[in-house]
Amino acid sequence: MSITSAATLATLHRTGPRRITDLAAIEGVTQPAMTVLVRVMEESGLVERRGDASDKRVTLVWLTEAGTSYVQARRQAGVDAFARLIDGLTDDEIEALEAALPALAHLAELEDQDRDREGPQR
Amino acid sequence: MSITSAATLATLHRTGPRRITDLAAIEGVTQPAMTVLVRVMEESGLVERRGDASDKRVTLVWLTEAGTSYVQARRQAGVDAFARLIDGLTDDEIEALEAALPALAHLAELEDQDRDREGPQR
DNA sequence: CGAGATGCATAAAGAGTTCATATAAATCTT
DNA sequence: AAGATTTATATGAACTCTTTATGCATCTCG
Repeated sequence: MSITSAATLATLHRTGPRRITDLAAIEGVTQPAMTVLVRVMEESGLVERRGDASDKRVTLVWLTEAGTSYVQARRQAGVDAFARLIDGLTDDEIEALEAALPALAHLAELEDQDRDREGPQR
Repeated sequence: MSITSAATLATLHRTGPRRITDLAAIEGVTQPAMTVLVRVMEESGLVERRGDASDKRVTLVWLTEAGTSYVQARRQAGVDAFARLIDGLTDDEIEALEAALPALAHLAELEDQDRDREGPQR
């Protein structure tokens, strides 16, 4: 399972069914790359393709039950691993980290804006 | 320039000349991959190969002037980008982040230990 | 209705990787 | 000290994931 595959599944889980072109743009790969990737994930039973009634050119990609389970399991594993790490900190450290959460969120937001500004050029 | 290349240059800059096998282990790729990568970086003038007097099987990889400049420029660019991000925070947020630095360092250390325990098995 | 734009698929090619294996040099064994 | 084994690197084939170029079907707009 490639990184891009995992990210795409997570996007589908987070935002619902999507067309190929959207997924390619979101994950930062070309459309042909996403087409191939979706085919592989379909063969693995993680997603389904369905046509879009209002535009017959469009392929909508849906997460299957298996795909949903995969995303959830992976997410849970990540949460657990992170929780174990946090558990290794001292109480003071945990408190300091908690106090810094708004700053970290703000940093993430600022970086998103940065990417929006620089991304299209690259 | 691949991610592994950049990481390898940074390692050479941080720890000095290294043999191919060491670099492969540090960067988590196979030895043949590192051999190819070093050849490409040599052709780009970023590193030099030199034999090891005490063991004629060994190829020591040295950072060239150009390689050093590259690493420094890249590092500076990263530092600048991060500084710009930080500059977008409020004073309170910066203070909170500063207070959390020991916790973050501790987290990084714990994760290193995790990788040491799980890495060899995978 | 026709021209151009849009969405997806496919094929070819390139980058970066692993696995299997070869070669040379060092180290161990007896 | 000779032979056997291990170690360091190189090479070749194959695989994965990617991009570019391009084709086809469908939509949109004048």
